[in-house]
Amino acid sequence: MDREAGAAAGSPSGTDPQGGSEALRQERLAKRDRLRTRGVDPYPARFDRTATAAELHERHAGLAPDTRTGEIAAVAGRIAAIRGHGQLVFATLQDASGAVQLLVQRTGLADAAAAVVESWDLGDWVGAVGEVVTSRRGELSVEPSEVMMLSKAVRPLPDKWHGLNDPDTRYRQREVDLVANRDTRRVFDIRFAAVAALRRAMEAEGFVEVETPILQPQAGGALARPFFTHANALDIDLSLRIAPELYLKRLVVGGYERVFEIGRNFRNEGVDTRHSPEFTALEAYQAFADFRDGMDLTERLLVAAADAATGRRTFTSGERVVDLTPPWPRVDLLDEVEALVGRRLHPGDPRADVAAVCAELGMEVQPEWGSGKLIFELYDAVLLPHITRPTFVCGFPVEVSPLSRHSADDPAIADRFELVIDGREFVNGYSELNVPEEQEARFRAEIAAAARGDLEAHPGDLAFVRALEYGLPPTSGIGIGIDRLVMLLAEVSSIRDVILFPMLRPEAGPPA
RNA sequence: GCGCCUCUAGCUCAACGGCAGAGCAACGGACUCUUAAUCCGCAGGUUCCGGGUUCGAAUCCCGGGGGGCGCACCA
Repeated sequence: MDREAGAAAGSPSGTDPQGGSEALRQERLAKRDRLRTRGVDPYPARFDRTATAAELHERHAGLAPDTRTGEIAAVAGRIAAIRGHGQLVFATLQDASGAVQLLVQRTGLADAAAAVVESWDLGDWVGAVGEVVTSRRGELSVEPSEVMMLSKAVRPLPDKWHGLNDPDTRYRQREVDLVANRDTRRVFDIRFAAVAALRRAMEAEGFVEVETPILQPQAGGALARPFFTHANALDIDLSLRIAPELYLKRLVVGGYERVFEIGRNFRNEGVDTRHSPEFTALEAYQAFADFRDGMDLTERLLVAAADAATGRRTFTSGERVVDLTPPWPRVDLLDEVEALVGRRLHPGDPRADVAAVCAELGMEVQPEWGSGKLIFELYDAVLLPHITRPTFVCGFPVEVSPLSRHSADDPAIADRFELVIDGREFVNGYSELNVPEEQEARFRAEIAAAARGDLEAHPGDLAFVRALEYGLPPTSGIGIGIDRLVMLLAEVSSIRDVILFPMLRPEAGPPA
């Protein structure tokens, strides 16, 4: 099969997978063939490494110049720089741990090894076995008596000094971005350290990690437009999940008292610096707890992630500084709205009154929005963007919280919170609605909204209601947006910078 | 979806209506202590694509494509 054929000709902006630099590629192919002619395999099966670059630096810190340690080490990595000096060649060998210099005395090598060194290009994976020494300038080095080509790179890497800047290429060829740009690796190291820390923290809290369907007959658990696909075997259309929520709660019904899932959700909506069609969320449900416990858990989890991934608790976002030091303030949404508009609004107020307040603030409102939705939109558009420090906003209208338990004091208010940081929603959580007939009634209201044309109304889910009829214990649920968390921790402004392979248009589009 | 910006050598960028260039990488050469090595030499282009204006277009105009940012929608 020829994966590249379809994208060969006329590719835009120099990202042609066939490579526009055929001459450079041919040059390296020729070097590779010369190695084969000499009986050297440019793609051998394995290499016995005995030390990483970091281990050598750790073991031999502070050696005087021109020291011979007597230690023989076998190192492997990518050639990041070559400095030829006639019969003496310096190369910077980069591995996952760092870099170490190779100090190659070509005169001391066998012919075959000398030919291998001769064939080295930037980007090649090589192995070297030799004594650990320091150069006259004091640089820790391996002086190889034996060298191997481990994988010949036949395509040139980007400029070793300026790196790779073109965002298109960085996202399409992330592997090249990772090699060329140190900071890219830093961001993803933070991401994976944060996710690992969240898993550890959840495990320590007694949660079981589970997996629930991504292909679902009916996407639920959030208000969003799904992607659709088709299962040939059953000849049915399926949605990609927009949230794992309903399945996770069914597991709590089944007796898993503390469950969580870290996984991809898919929403067929806008793409911008804050939104990706596929994004990662952590959802967690704990029995016998309410939304206040959810806030406590949220605080512990995010602090654990920040500590493990960065060792810091303050982060900059543009001009702003965000301090994650707990505890975080907990405020009431209706109180905040009152402080903003100068009068107390309530979801039970006549719609016209609330709409008038929104109009005064210059908001565009939809005719089908009720008072609760209007108050929520007011919060979302006017209040939330100005909240910088981590803040739990509590008490959302039931109208916009179809899966949340209502407050004991006020049937129009849900026992729900959002954690807002730097003007963005990071976490959503609530006391889960566990009264089956009430859930069914909420679904009916959503179905009615859908009938009025609301594309994001929550679909009714009879299987979920049936599950509730077997009894969902009192339960607290939270959902954490992992991508946004990583953006904060890594201090980057675009969600694409924290997703390894963000969704892009295909490289070679259909003929115009 | 709308607006603004952007696309030039493998990479990073100049040239902005008048000969398409530099640095790095490559290639040939010198060099046994460099580390963005240095020095000498040499080569490398569908200026994203298609039209148009012009004596002349990388440059101006129109259309298309990719990407970025902002707005809208959303988390």
